[in-house]
Amino acid sequence: MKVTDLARKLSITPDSVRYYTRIGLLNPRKNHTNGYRDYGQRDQLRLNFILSARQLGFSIDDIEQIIGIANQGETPCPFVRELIAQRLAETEEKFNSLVKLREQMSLALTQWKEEPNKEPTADMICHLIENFEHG
Amino acid sequence: MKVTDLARKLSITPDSVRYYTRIGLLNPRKNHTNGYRDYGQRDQLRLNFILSARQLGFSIDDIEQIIGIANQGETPCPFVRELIAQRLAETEEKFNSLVKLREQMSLALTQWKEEPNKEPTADMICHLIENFEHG
DNA sequence: GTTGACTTGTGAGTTACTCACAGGTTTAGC
DNA sequence: GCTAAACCTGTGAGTAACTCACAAGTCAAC
Repeated sequence: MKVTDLARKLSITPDSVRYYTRIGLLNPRKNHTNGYRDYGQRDQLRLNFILSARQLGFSIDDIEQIIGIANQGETPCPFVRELIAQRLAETEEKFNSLVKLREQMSLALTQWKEEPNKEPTADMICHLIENFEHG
Repeated sequence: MKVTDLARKLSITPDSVRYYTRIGLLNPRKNHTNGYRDYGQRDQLRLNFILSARQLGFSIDDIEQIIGIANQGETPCPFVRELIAQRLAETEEKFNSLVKLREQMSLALTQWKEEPNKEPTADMICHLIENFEHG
């Protein structure tokens, strides 16, 4: 398979496939007659794994580590379990700050409906922002 | 004021103050006897504005544009109103994908409690990830 | 006068791609 | 057989908003 074929099969861009190849997560054979990469069944499975892991919130670095463990013949499952707990906790944190941000923003949007526009002064750029009463 | 003084006043790191200075959002005077930056009242107001805007989800680039408008003597308020509506919409989108991610992750955590660890094979790195039944 | 705690400007690292580029290859149509 | 379009290669750079590191200069306290 050429890069575009593999990309199409898994509904991603050829550039992403090239990226995973560049960083060594995919290891296609090289067609020596034309220099093209030749992706096989193994690469497709591997890419599928990568995409599943990404969907679950694992980072590229996580994925490299998981693969590294598996390559040594050990089960990566315990590591994967630990990791997802960590990543979930981080996601919860992000989630919480995003909730707060969203609240602030929509509060501002509401409050500002009652406010006029003002010209800037030496001490003030935008009174909306500067005088916003955050919760 | 020196960099650390200003940083301490607004509870951020000296490095952040240096960063805002480096990209031109702050313009301290230069003490020519020692080369140190000398931040004044104006810089403190400016930094306060920057931090307020960042808290409301504006990007550094947004802030530069807002300041640019104010520097031309025009009111940046209409622009600011448009911008926050846009940024809020983006935040909602991020929020929605984060909600989905969080669901997936905690679903995985739950499902995996029933699953054993497995050794990797030629076709499988981690069955937990590969066989995860996402919603 | 020495030590420790500052300061400067600048370069690089962070994440996971995405885009661009110069140059080589393949394919379809004529 | 020829040409143009559409592919492929490896690599460098761009993204956001800091954060860290470094070499070299300065200041404060003892």
